Amino acid sequence: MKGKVTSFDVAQRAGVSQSAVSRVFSGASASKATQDKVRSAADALGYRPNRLARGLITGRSKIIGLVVAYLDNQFYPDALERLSNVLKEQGYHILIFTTKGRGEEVKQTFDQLMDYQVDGIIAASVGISDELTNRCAAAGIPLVLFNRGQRGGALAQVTSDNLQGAAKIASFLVKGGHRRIGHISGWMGSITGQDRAQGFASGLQAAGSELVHQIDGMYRRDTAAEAAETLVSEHGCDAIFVGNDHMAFAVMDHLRGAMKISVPNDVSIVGYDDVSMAAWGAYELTTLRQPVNRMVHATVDTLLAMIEDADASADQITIDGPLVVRTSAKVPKEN
Amino acid sequence: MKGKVTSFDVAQRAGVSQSAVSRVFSGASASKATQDKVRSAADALGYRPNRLARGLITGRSKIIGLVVAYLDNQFYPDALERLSNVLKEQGYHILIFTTKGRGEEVKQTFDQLMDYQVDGIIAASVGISDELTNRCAAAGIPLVLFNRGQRGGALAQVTSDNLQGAAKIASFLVKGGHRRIGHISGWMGSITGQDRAQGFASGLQAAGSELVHQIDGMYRRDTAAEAAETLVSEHGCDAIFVGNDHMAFAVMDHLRGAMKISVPNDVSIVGYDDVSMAAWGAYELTTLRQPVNRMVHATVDTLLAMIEDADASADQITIDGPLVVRTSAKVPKEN
DNA sequence: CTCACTCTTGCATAGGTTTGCAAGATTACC
DNA sequence: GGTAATCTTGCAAACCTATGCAAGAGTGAG
Repeated sequence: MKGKVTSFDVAQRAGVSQSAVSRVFSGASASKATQDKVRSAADALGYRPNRLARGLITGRSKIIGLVVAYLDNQFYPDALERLSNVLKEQGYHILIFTTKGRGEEVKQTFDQLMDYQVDGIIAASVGISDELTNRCAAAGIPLVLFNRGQRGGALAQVTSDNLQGAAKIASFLVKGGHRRIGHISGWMGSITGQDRAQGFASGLQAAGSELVHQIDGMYRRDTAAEAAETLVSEHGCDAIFVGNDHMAFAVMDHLRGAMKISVPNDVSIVGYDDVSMAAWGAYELTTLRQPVNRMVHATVDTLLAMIEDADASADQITIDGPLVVRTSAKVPKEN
Repeated sequence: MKGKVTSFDVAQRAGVSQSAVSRVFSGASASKATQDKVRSAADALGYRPNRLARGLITGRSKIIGLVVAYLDNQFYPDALERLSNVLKEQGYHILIFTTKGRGEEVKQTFDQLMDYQVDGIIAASVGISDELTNRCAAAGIPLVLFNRGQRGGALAQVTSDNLQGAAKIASFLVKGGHRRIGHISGWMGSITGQDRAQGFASGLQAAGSELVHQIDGMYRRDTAAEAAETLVSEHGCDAIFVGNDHMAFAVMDHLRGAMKISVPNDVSIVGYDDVSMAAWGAYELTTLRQPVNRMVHATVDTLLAMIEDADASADQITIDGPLVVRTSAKVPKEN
């Protein structure tokens, strides 16, 4: 009862060849009779096919590598859980890698991913160098970027419509009667950060206003809080669009706590993501919802398509999301 | 450049046998000369050993299965990230499974884990039936429970000292001058929930007080919020110990928001976990810290010990944590 | 009953690595 | 320089499954 039970063992017990049991479990053709014999023998012995061995010969490990940078931003655990569930339905499972680094560490991570012969990779908000994308392409491993774009790349990616979304926020804030509007951006080294900043600036212009000042929040709470203080104290901002909810919470904490400033009476705050915490009573954050479910499904769909068909086109999908109005920002009087 | 490059390819290029290249990559003995030849050939070809094949023959996949129930409770993403990092240092990686269910779903999850030939399993706060533990034992797969105990089991587990911790909280609240103290427990189907409840009750007695009322919060925000309302409105509680931070936030939101009750002036709230959010300005939650780092290291250490040595003893480790005093509960005047 | 045709099934090989074994190469020592 | 001891190295088997191939079993028609 110690050693693993193999397809050979159940073949022996069922009085058939090893190929027969393989065929039964891989869904190939087999007569009803052998099906039954094999199944009952397998049940008796507690046999289950060894995925490693199967992967070795089929060239499909049924493992998807997920590399994620910011697990403290609730958006990502949430996405992770949904990705896991959707992939599970398709018979895939997630090998997870976390990495803060941007350069060498990411490269090592990819090395390790490829060691495990993953069938595909999802990179959630992590920077991928051209060298890495080439390596993946050379190895024939599909890669899709989740919630992170790549300029002019032919890379598959799914993001929300950051320009459009940020523009919606701009329009909302202007209509809300704010005069001095600032922006704490996501890390400007990321396309996501850039796009939201750009969409916001042009949105303000389109609404006849302009951006007073912008500071890079680096996706970090402390940096964002500091930035908020600067925007309010030095630039007299009465509204701030913060590049994601995670930073927006820090901003609200800092304004209300250390600075004794009322949100939204003195300063309006708008975030981006609509993580579940945004609905919590302590924040009631007005924010642009990223439709996680649709993003996850789109990601899995394109990734699996690329796995099935090696030269499927690398889709670049952007998904539109609604502005969720709560109480952290003044609401325009009329529509 | 299409097909994978194998150890055989690099052997050919280096002018040695395939075994030679295997030996240099698996760290077995090899002369300096062949080491060099093999390494440079491998670099030129971009060779890396196939972990699936390696796992097939060594019987070690270097994969650890992690199954986790509550990813929306920040404690777990945090633990996940740390587990991932610590395991990575030891050459292991995490195949992740999320499951809400308690019965059949957990079983299927374990089936799938075993299909992947994981070297060990970490179950974070999920209920494991005896049947499953037996299956693991039969398959020779070590299992350790993280942040979740098991009554009278011989199972490896690492938890914080829930009885002691809850008792500390009891003492703190009594010293704080509270008269009517209630408890919103974690799910009473979990040992964790039971232990904290019990530790709290006996802690109150030891301090010359008693528990006014207790309600099962089920680890859910909505249930906890409802419970808080009952405790305050119907039982006149002036202090509540909430079974974990995740629920405590909901309680604070509900008291302050819907019920217009001041925390801590009217009601003191204490949580358990000390997730990073507990330090945020919106909550400043007084809570008992679970030392995640030490718990994670203990978990990995015991798990790896069990993997190395099949009949290593299944340690049951409980780790003590400090009470972190913030502002969500009245602080005793003197010491 | 025979023939042609389709289903099933077993044999044997492949997939990429590790490892015991034995032979060859090297070292050490006298 | 000779012998014993130690290193290196290649050969081949093993890990567990999937699958092409060919032979056998079954089916239907004439």
